[in-house]
Amino acid sequence: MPELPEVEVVRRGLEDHVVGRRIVGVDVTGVRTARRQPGGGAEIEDRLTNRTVSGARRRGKYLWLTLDDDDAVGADCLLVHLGMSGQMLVTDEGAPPVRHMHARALLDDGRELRFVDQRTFGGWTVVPLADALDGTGVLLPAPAAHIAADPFEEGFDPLATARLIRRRDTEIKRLLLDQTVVSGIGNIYADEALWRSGIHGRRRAGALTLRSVTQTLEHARDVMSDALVAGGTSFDALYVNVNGASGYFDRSLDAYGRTGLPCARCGTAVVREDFMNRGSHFCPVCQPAPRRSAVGRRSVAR
DNA sequence: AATCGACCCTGCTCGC
DNA sequence: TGCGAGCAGGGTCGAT
Repeated sequence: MPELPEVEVVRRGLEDHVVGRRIVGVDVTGVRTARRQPGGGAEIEDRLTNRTVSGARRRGKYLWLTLDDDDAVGADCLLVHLGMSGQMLVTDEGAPPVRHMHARALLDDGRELRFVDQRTFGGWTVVPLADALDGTGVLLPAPAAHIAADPFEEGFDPLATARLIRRRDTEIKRLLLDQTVVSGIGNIYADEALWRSGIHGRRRAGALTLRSVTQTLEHARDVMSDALVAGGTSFDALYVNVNGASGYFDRSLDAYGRTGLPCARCGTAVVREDFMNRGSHFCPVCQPAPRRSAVGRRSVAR
């Protein structure tokens, strides 16, 4: 479920409610949640217990908590990826257990940080911090060191990223979703950025102008920024809830999920097409398909 | 080396 | 009402 704006909402919630707290107990029950940890859930429990959360950081869709003021290369952090359905919830002491809860950390103020994840694509790992491979000088959890800067970062350069994209030999949408090219963009905001740009996601990157690719990246940044503004308003003081994402920004979407509905620019029905085991939503008039591209099923009704 | 499809999960909605 | 098909905002991995 979460793309960059949703993850940022979660990060802010953690910053407000978890940073500064000491972890007094940890219980990791989800095997899949801990699948990236060589020692499994037990290792996560060991390495988190009695640590103090010193910061809540994010790059793209990757989220991590720094521990014990050790914000340096080699220091442990708790890397969290929400996957498709992960939630980081902060509950009061004694809150009832919920379905799909796979991990929780008891905090020294009596509250509980919970990881709830229906589809179990998300996970927790305790890993060392490392230098980002892109040379930005940013510290990242080692397994995420290969991730590119996201469009909200100071060091993000739309023009340089566009140049990189144009050198690649594949479809533009694939590259927008490639976290090593630009991070944070998922299926929704890729579709939205392409709609704003008037570009079909299956156009080959090399066939696009530098200007149009640069603008697409700027559109991606803008649409995620709009979503973040909307998401901030629905943020509850106590609960760090990713689910809010579906409720607030839906109304502002121009392409994603609008199969069969009129394009806001020209009125043509938005089309959904299979793409990378998912769906792409686009206006067939504003975003003309590349030639020889009759691959993939189309549907007008949802 | 780069590209691309298959795969990993659970649950909900929709049409028959 | 029951049931299967289709769909869901993530990343990783192996084959080519």
